[in-house]
Amino acid sequence: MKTILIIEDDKNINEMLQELLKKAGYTVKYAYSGTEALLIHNNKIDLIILDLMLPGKSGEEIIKELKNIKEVPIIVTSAITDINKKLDLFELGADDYVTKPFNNEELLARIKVHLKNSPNNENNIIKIKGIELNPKNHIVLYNKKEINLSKIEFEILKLLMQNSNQVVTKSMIFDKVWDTENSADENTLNVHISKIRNKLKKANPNTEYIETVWSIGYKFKN
Amino acid sequence: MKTILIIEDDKNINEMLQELLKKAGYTVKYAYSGTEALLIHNNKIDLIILDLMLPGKSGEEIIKELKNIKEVPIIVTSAITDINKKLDLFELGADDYVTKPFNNEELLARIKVHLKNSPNNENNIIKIKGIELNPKNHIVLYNKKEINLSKIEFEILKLLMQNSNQVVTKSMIFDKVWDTENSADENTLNVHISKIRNKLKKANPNTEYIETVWSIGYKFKN
DNA sequence: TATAATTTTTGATACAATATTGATGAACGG
DNA sequence: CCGTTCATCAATATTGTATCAAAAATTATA
Repeated sequence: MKTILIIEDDKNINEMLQELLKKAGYTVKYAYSGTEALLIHNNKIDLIILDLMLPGKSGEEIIKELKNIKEVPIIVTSAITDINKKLDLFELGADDYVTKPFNNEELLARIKVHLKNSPNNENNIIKIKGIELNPKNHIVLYNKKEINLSKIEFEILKLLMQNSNQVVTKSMIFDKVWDTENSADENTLNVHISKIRNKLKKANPNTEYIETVWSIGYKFKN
Repeated sequence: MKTILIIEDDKNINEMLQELLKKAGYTVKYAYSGTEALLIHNNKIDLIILDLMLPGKSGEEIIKELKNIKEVPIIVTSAITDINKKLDLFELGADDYVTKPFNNEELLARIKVHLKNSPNNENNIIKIKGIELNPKNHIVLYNKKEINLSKIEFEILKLLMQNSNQVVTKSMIFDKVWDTENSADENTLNVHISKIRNKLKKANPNTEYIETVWSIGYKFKN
């Protein structure tokens, strides 16, 4: 599930937002100041709701620093209707601007829009149909049990899972997994796929994960 | 450069928008009604600005039909501030809602946001009458459900959809899909067309997609 | 309406792409 | 220096797909 970071100094509004978002099924983190938010903001955050009138640093500064940590959609909420202020914020990278007081449902709708269109981070843990792949430490799990993959096998599976439900062409795999033009035989790839499939099947015999797309490539089914 | 379609019945506002967007460097198309817009909207459009108070069809209907032609960001502009109306529109797939009168610069900023995050940014997905073809990863969808095509079938359908509403001659298909001049029997193509039709019909029995143009070729109807 | 021309469909077959297995040697760690 | 793991490749098995021929259906045309 998606994680949303609330940055809002008004205690009442902050708590109201927490409840609203939790009810809507999101994981919620919250901060009461910009500086606090900078400490919390990490790879797990998918979207930020930022109130402008914060103690300490200005909203503009905060946006810049937040975007610097990780590129996620930022929805600014504010009582300010000054158009120049608004434009500055868009310029800095804000993705939406909602004037207070706002309607809760509208906020949820706007969150949905921006989450839908947001490109997801490559370093995130990917979990699909029980298979959990951690790009950072080269670990693949099923039911918390480790599936042992070789380096090449891991790279291929990562590529497939990062593009799940899309066809990953063979040439794409060769490009990403093997160095320069000294890439392997056609069949070498088939062998690796075969081995990955066997290991996944051993971990979970009931599910097909990797689909062959004839004469094009492979696809990790969602 | 990006192309934006303006749908607005008020002549003054329509022309003002045209000028604004041209100055900002966009290619502009415009329509004064929803039905007119449906005729204009095609694969070249990257974003739509839609006024709600249109003569004829309701804004809701228009959004649905526009999205069905091609999935692009839609920014709704309207004088209506009714929250339920707003929520309906988001539900239908609107990506933003700007209340009239709006600030020009803010509109430009919002356009920028939605163009940046649009998934079509990289992929030139073709969507016609519900059939969605992604040239990059060899996927064809109807109602988000995949239609499985072989390589040659895919190439033929791509060619037809890229030239939708135009006759694609048989020799053109042979040239593009088969390599050298040792291309296949006349009938081989017919067989492929037959198979494509069957698969499309299975996905959506109610619509004819590929039309035969006697003794010349085929046409993907728009 | 009859006939010719063209397209559609079906099924058989050959071919091409993929899967699998086992052998070989390189790389790695103890 | 030995044992283990791994990538690669070759040989074989398997499966998906393209193709063609022939028959059925449709459309044009005389």
